[in-house]
Amino acid sequence: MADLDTRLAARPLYLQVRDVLVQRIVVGHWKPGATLPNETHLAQQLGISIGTVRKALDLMEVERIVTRRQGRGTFVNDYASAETIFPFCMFHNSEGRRISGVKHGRSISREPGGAEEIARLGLRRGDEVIRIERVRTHPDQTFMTEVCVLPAKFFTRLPEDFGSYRLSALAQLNSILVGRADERVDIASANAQHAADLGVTEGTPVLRLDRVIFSDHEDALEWRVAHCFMRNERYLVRFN
Amino acid sequence: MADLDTRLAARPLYLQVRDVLVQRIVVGHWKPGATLPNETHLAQQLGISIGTVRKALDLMEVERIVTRRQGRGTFVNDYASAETIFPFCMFHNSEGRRISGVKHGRSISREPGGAEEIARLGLRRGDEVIRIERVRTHPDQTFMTEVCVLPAKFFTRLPEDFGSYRLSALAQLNSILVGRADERVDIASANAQHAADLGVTEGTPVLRLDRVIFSDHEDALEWRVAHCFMRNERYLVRFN
DNA sequence: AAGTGGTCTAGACCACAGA
DNA sequence: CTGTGGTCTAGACCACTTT
Repeated sequence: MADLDTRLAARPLYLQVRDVLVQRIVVGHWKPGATLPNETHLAQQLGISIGTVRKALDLMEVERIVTRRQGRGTFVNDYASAETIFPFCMFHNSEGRRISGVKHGRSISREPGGAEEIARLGLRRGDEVIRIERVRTHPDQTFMTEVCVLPAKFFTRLPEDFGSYRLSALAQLNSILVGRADERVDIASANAQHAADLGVTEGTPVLRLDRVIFSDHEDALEWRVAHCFMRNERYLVRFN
Repeated sequence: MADLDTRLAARPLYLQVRDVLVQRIVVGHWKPGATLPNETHLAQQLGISIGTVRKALDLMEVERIVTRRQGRGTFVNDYASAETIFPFCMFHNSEGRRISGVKHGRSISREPGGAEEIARLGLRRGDEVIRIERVRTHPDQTFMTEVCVLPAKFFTRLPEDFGSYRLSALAQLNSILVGRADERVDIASANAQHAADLGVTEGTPVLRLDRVIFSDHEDALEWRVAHCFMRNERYLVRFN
């Protein structure tokens, strides 16, 4: 049983198993794309029944942490190379194909967060944030300009081309699991900056997407406010 | 084993069980709010293992067809009295509380669908549709005006206060299970009708929500185009 | 043929709700 | 106390993938 259990634990065994396996992935024991040991092996290793291992792995598949393929194995998802995150909230082109556009970094800064940033991200006064302004282009025209604010404490590792990061990949790099996101949708009036970015006149009504992404522990990871002017693009949401 | 199985069936046993149980609910053998027989009873009745019954019931809970409560039982969800459908796509007030507004029917008609309606709903030329125009008010002001188009063939039973129907309840009444929905979000310019409904001037930019709801068999159940002018309301979407 | 995850079984015990 | 769903076990066999 190793370090699991001690019976009468408040948490069911299969959830403890899930936590142990997730931890091993998060710390890099099993890296993105890697194959996990098979169910029998894991069960023997942990000294538990194969059914319990299965339940933990099935849960992890629902959480999009691993992918299981009959006859092949169980694989750690790689968010750096896959569009696995939030697959139900996307821009599409007029043929219905998903697009994410080309991200183009405009400015990056790091400083103590402002009052609203502190509030939206659940930080403390004085906490530092990383602030990024960037635009998205498709195919040749800018359809979205966004300001992203991230708590600096969660993101100690930053890739080189930081301006074009994808949060799912950035979180993976920093051993964080993405949980959920809340997005508020409304209409705003383009200011001078938006107008210049989007190629419209100031005052043009644009779609505003105000989104906060949370980790699996409910820590806010990113507050993003995007302004969009859609020509050939469509913003689609899928509910299940 | 009754009418199940015959071994070598392409479909796994627990899915066949799920289908049988869903069918019993849909035809009214177990009505909304009713308690299902316990797992042991169902297993004996169907001549299968309790584990297989559990897997079917767990699936049905994920599909939001039943609710399971330890120590109490398994209950058929009642979509007429619960806000169980699409809980992640809602209007909220400024305090973050969910609101659906008061629905106010404006007109109802039934006639052969137009070309675009036929296309969006996947119907055949000549198929009849039910067309409803209505507005939503909260608390005293209209924030949304919508046109809903439903294929007449799916909805033979209609409640009295049809103008204020909720699709989940209407589907339940007609033995249909709601599956998913696709919604397109963009900005439109208020026409004379929208302007009058929403209390704005013609040409005011409004949020347009163009949504198609599908059944669990991927039949289109409703095409709705809504135009919204939000004062105190907020349109929130949650992703997982 | 060998190895993987997927299905199915049969039973034990636990945690919770209600009488 | 009784009955419910929740957890856990141990093992058999199936379906799929790769060697």
